[in-house]
Amino acid sequence: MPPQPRRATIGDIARRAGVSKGAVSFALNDRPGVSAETRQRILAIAQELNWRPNSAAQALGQSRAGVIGFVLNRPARILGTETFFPELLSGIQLGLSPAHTALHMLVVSSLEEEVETYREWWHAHRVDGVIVVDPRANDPRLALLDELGLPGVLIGSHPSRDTSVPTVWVDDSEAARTLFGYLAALGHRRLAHVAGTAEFEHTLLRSEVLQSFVGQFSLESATSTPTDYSAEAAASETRRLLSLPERPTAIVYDNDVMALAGLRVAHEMGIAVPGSLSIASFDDSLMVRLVRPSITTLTRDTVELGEVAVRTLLDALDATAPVPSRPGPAPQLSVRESTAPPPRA
Amino acid sequence: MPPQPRRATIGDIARRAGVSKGAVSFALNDRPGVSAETRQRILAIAQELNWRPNSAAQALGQSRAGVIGFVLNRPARILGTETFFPELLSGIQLGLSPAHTALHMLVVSSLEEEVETYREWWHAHRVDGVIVVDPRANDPRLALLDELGLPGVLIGSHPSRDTSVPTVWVDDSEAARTLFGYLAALGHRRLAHVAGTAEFEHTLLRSEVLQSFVGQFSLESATSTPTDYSAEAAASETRRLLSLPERPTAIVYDNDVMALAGLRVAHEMGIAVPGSLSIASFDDSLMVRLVRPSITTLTRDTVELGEVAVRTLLDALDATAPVPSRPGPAPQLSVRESTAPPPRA
DNA sequence: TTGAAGAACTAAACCGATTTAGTCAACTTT
DNA sequence: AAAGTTGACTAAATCGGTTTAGTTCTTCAA
Repeated sequence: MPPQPRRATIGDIARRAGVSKGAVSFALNDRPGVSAETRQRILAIAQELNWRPNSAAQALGQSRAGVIGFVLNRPARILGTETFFPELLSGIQLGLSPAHTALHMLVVSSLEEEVETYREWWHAHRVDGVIVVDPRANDPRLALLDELGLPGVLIGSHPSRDTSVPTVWVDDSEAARTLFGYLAALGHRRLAHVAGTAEFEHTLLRSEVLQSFVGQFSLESATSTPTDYSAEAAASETRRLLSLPERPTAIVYDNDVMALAGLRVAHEMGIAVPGSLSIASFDDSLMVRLVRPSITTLTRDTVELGEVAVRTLLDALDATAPVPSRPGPAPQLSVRESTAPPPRA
Repeated sequence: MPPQPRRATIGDIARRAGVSKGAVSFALNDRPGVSAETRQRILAIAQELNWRPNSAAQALGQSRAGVIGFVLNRPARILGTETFFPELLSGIQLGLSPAHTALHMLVVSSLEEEVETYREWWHAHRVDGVIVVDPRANDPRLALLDELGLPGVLIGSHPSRDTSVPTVWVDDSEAARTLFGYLAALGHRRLAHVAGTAEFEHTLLRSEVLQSFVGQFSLESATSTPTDYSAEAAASETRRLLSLPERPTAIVYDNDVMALAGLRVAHEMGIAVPGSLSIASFDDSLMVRLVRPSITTLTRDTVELGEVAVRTLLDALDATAPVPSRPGPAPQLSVRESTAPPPRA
């Protein structure tokens, strides 16, 4: 092991420049209190010694940590299968780069762990603020952020209420109305919805919209079935649906993986898509555009969503007054090859 | 904004317990120097005050930061399209969770930025170690880690040489031999390889293997074309290949997105897969299993790879002697519906 | 009964930055 | 020319832990 270089400190710079540590701090932070020449001299020495601020020392001194936090409460194994998460992360990073801020992230497996993590991060002054996803009813996390005074942004489905945490929201009801409405307009009267887990707000919202359409469009059937988002669950639910005497003429899936699994089952059962069955997904991805038939989806710019969330958080860090909630990018219906009018009876 | 609670410090605990800060520190860290009763009393008070250590203060005191770093030098926008990255991240998090260590991550857009980031992190004592991906010839990053004495692990294609940085390696030549060899064994004599960017080591290794097979299996044609990993590039290259007078009977793609794009082009041109054309990919993913025909791939457990890398890094942090390189999980050939013997001439 | 050893603790230094209070000289003002 | 102002700087406190060098008290052996 080669000899390790010593980290240069402002003390080293001060000694070399023949000034006090305070003067060095003023010079490096562009604050008044040193002459132009001295400032120049100090900056030159700092450069020469290859000095970088010690963030631990800075954080200890009550100033900004230069880090935002992101806790994800999901089984770590499935991160790779979902499209949402890496895209959101891309957006977060895009928003962070110009601010020269790093991301501190942790995957946990329970709400309690998530709450505990925020508490620890706040105590340790490890992060300046956090991004919170997957809102819940009476969310304990928002109460905690309020209690601690830890800045945060929530990514959710409606502007935040009874919390000072601003939300970047995408109207999931509206999105669901767009997608189900399009299928109803095509003439479909037997719709099925292969949903995700019921604990998430958007799952509920989508199911509610579908039920509200029953009367409005005089649907013959309209069922939402919760699943665990897996391809297997989607496949078996699709087999069940397509084996019904009065099988649905359109199935909508809550994510892209399930839609692909459903498409495969339709083929396996010899049911033509979109001839005999229309398929659509609430999640877009590169994959569902590349398969045959390509799948009609709601295209949401998740990257943009992450970017807006970060910008909102950074604003909140600078602001003295609470920052208002903001709408995120609106989902667009991308009609592709997997949807068509239902077959004539 | 509600009144913010004050962070409890060991000073607060000391005052309540009527002891010194030192005693509290001993008690909380399970070190000798306090009696069992006093320790109990201190722990009780710490719990009551909801105390958590301030990581900034701990890091400042030369001890462990409890964080490892990961810098990704990729366009942030594409993170969401690749399978490799979120899977690796899943594995990293899986390895990190039991150690109660957080991940500090940053996306940059150049090698210089990446190097600078390591330097800053080291200076700031922000991370205890780093995970480095995408090895290059004469990699300046490894030299830097050696120079700084910053612990790191490299994820690469062979055990590390002339650096003390241990590697978790997956033998890419062997993997390429397996995949190209299987196609040759099926009887294919005109192979094409739609590759990624040439700057990555594994791209070169794969092309070399293909060339070495020309003589060994008396191939009629064997071309590797570099691309930018995009679906568009793969589609147009596939169109070109399939328009040749003597078109290849098998095409191998460097990732799953390109394989899917190629499959779509084959269909668009009315070329049956696997009847007239075999298709395979070096990257597996849930998606290529769900499409029709499902695609033959090399299945690499990227999640496991990330986990092994983290464990190696954590070992290196604890160890006094250099930690040896370790092989990662070996890729397995997953034969699916997209490959078959070539059509009879 | 004296001395040594050990346990249980305290006081204070330390890590590297920021920040406040204060010093000193030069310059302005009337 | 005395008073006030400003600029350039220093010394020292501070953040919250860890760690080292003592100090005090108890206990046990010779």
